[in-house]
Amino acid sequence: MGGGKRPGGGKGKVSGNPSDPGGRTIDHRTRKGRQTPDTAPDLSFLDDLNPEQREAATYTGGPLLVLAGAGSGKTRCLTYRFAYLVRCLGLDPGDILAITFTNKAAREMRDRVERLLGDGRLPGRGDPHAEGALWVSTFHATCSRLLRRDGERVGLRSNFVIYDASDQTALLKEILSGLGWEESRWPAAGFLAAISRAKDELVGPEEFAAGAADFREERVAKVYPLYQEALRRNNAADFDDLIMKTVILLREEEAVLARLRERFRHVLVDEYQDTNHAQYVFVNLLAAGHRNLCVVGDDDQSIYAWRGADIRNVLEFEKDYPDARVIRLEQNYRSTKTILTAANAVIANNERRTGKKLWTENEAGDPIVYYLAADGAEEAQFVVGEILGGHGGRGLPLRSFAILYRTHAQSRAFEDVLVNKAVPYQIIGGTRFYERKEIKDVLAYLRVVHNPEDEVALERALGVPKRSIGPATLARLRQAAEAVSGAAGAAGLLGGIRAVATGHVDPAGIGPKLRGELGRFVALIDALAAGVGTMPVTEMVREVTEKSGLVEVLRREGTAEAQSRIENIRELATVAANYAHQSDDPSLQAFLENAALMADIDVMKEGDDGVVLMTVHNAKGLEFPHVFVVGLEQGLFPHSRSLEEPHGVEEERRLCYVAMTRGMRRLYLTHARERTLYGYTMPAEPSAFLQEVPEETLFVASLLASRRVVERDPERARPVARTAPGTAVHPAATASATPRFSPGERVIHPRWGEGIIVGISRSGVRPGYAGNVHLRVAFANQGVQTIAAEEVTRKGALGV
DNA sequence: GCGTAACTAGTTTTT
DNA sequence: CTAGTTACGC
Repeated sequence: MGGGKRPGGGKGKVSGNPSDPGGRTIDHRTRKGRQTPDTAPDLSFLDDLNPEQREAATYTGGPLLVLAGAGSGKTRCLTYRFAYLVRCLGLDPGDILAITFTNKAAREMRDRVERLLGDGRLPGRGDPHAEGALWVSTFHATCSRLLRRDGERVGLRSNFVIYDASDQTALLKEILSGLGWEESRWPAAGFLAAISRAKDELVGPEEFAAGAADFREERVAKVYPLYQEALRRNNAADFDDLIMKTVILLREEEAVLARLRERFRHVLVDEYQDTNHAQYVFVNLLAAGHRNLCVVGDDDQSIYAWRGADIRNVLEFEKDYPDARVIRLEQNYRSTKTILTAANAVIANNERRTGKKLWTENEAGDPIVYYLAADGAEEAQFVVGEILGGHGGRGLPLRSFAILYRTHAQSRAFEDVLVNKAVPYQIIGGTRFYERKEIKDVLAYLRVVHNPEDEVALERALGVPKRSIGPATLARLRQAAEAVSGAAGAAGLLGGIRAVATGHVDPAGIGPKLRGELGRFVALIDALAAGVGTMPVTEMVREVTEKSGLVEVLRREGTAEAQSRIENIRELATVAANYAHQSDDPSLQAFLENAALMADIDVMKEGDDGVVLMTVHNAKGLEFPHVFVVGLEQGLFPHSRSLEEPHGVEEERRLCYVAMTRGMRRLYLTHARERTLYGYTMPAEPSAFLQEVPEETLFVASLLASRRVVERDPERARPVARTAPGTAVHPAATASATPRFSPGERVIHPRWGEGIIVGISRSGVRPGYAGNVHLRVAFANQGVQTIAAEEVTRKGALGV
């Protein structure tokens, strides 16, 4: 794609721009009173940037690839570039298309641009569809916005809805059962994954069918068009459709493409290494005219290959654009020298990379704290102990600590300890708020109100709370729908329900009681529909929760779980209120879209103090003073599934690199000797990545020495320096004072006699003091007791 | 059609 | 282990 034929675009030269070697042109239109500055623009704000950043922010000579290492001020660079284009080249902010990876990043960028430009310079407060509104958002939000306007041509009316994973599954299951295929033999998830992958590659149903190579693919080829058709009927798009349909639109509608190319004088893309083929084509289509494409990425941080991200988009940018300018940002402003040394050493083991080495002027800082725990629970205890030491002992805010893990399942052990010690925390991910059953139930009503064709939502809403509507009744309602649609045009399932409720149609098998129920249902929907545009969304949420009976049913249930569901529903009303308050567009449509496109990370609270827990994937783009990377074990991190894939381990290593480079001041790397997963406890090997961390950067804080890391050369595993006395176990204390115990060892207690150590933990750790060691010891007659290590002696020690 | 019991399977990462 | 699905009896 890419390479537009249009050379340079040129109309006139820009003078007074030192970093414009290409002599590129700015043929900006001047709109709405915004003028090209006649006097030399004030460039002093660029003084905040280092030379490379400055170059990246101001180069306008054509395609630009910025290889921005972790913590190299990438966001700052993009923001300044945006400001530069507006302030110095006189572009209208609405002429710039900026794409970020998450809504949070978009918001941040918007805020920062706003600050740089000063108040009132940015449009977009009010109607986001207005001319001149800002275009800073995610791929999905951008495409959605384009499709709302011009989607008719690809089968989407402007009130289309976005289906999430569970909606997709519900829809596909219906299709599968319609085909009579056994769900157990042909799970919906498999089809959805295949279809999603195809869409990432812009492969539509026909093309897929043509290329189907084996039995499985032929099955997919059969389902794919039916699925697309069903989406169209429901006036719905799934995540991948948002991108694919936009590309189709741009390819097929020249006028639309021309208009957008004309409009977006400059295109900026963040996290370019995580774009998939469809996104790549989208970006390059738009940029092909003016060729003012600036992409920013880091091949070492590409961690989304599993969802179609193609690292080649970065690696081959220079092939796509032979005249591309490449700028590397390698100075890191985030981490200590020690953290960077370790992270560089790990990532150096990857082969597929452009090759880049971060450096910093920051201090060497503390060594990396390495800890081997007895098991997952003890790992959590250590981590929380360290956090409490830093929080209580040194007054560090809790939110300066982040616990990063490979899989969500690992969060539980940490939550247990945090709850137990009453430490506030916030966990990002897991089941998202908007994907919770009760939330989706409420939203289903609102979705029907917004788009009556959304039958996935309609069926869901019909079923909650229970209204005695099963497959049989549903079939009858469908029949009724067909009966009326013959007479009065396409009425859809909702039309059928309305006909039955009003007695227009009276199918056998639907009694008066059910009819009344349906009447109330339709009345609720209609009342809400009448309020669209006037009634605030919060009000609608309240209406649904009260009139539908959802909350009533939960209240009668009376269990703790039901109670928490009610609270979640209440929270939804609050969320809606906040949304209306903050958003440019308080409409129902915008609210629903927001709910569909919202990522977990987007709702991270900045204000509250609390330890932050999340997966490494979620941590991308963030930084924390103190970072714990936990569960560094073979099979967990790197994950077992990755070991089978060709470039799997390299991606895991990048993930590890991302995790390590989140740390600003102190990094902890932990693993456990054994790990309990779905009920089974298994011995766990240390992660291969641990061995790639240079030993001289490590401080070993565990009672249990890791064979791999320590026994290799115990002397060198000692700390290099401790510039700031921290929360970790003090070297001197570990080295001398504490006799090392390990599970399985026999010990003697003065009163209870001989026992076996089954667990070890530590508390009260503070600088200069290793803390108290607690042992869990199984005694013959006392059962398992927790006792201070001082109370026992090792059997065989001291000649006993 | 609903509720309970029993069972199962599936467990990476997410816009 | 546990959440989510299925089978069965009412």
